[in-house]
Amino acid sequence: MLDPKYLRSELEETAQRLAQRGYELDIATLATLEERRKTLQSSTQELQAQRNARSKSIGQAKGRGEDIAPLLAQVGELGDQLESAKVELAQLLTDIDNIAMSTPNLPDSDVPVGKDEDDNVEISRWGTPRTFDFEIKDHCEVGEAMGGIDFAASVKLTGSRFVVLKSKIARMHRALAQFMLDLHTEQHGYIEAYVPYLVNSESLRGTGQLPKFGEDLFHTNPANEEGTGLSLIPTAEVPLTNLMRDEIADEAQLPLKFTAHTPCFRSEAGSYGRDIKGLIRQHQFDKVEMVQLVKPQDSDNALEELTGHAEKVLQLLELPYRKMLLCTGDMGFTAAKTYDLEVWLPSQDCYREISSCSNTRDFQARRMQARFRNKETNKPELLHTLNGSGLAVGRTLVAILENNQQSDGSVTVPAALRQYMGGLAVIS
RNA sequence: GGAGAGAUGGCAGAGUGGUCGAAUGCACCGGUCUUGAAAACCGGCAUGGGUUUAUAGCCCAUCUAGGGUUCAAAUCCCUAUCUCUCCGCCA
Repeated sequence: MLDPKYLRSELEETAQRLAQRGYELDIATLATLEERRKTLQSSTQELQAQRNARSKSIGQAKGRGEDIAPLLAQVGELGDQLESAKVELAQLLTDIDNIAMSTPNLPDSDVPVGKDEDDNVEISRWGTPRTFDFEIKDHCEVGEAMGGIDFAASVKLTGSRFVVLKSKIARMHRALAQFMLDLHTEQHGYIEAYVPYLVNSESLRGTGQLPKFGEDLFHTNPANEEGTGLSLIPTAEVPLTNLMRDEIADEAQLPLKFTAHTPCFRSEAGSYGRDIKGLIRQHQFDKVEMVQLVKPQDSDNALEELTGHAEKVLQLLELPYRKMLLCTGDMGFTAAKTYDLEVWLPSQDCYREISSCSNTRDFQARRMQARFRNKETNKPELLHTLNGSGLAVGRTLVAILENNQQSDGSVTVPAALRQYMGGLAVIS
């Protein structure tokens, strides 16, 4: 959520910056609601003050043993006026809140203006895609050939966009998550967390999935209008970031850095037709997530650091990738600035997203009231929140199967992963 | 699943209809004392919002949440959520 005061005072400016990301802010409606709110809120509070004063004097008169009947008569119609003013104000505030909660974050000034992914800017590349002297297979062919990827089974059990992994490939999938968690906790200073996979709607509002993107999630019953049903997490960003919802951290505790390995569930409504084949786009996938909660002045550096942590995983696994700075039009709802890491996939002859690292500044923190106490002023201030994949486990598996495949159908295990696979150097 | 108890500020914990945004303690901040620190003592210290140049002042709201009773609710009533205890069940 944007700062309501800023939104109010800099309406035109805000609208312009939001237009860069393809979001049209309804200035006219907002201005009208705001004007009404201002007068109504003042008059309501004035009525409230009057009633409070009179009620108080009734109490005092009673205490002195005076007759309070005339005072009671006076206060009667005041109550009616107050009641109707309150009702109208509440509706108005709800309307304004709905707009505020559905408005995306402002892009940082150094984010390139653009329409879609074609306008993203490449920042750097690491590694060189291998040249193959044999006919390459995609990850499905590699995995199915060694009996480790079974889509027939998952279709029987559940349906499309799920997978069953077996034997060495299942083990590699598990090993990847272990490897990533160990790296982030032992080398990068993150606190490992085990978190619920079902969350309530308050958490989802906090990180920005609700109220706007409910259809991307799987909900449990009863998922009614009030959203009292629990929902499966689309990313561990939701539980990890919400750890600090309605909390005030000590400044000395900062930065807070959490990591977790969780499954992620996405209904991907409307995305049918994209990546139908294979492990790239699933309703359920595992991910190791990194979340940082930092002081505002530290969030620029934190985004670079956090992205570096994700890059480190790819480097240790020796997977070629490139780092992209997303343009205004391609960023997520909550992001002020986002780097995507894209890993090389030989079968597709292109780089594909494997990590997305974002600084949301105070956008999520304001929704969550996630704060810290400023040591100098002794006042609570909003934190800045950042999140990034480190990495998507399924897609990492895909990248290894494809980049490390051999002409005989086997796959070499990256050196960094071998200790997590009982020393195996090759799977076949 | 059954029975009972509870939810108050950063934390602990008083408060059962009016002068209560709320005693007290801890924590925290400032000061006195001290070579320095500790202790002791003195003072300060909730959050959100409105108005405003203002983190000044004034005003409104907030004692889990949502309804209700009342001129007036932390306090009375209803509902929900959560927590704890006991029983049952269970990995």
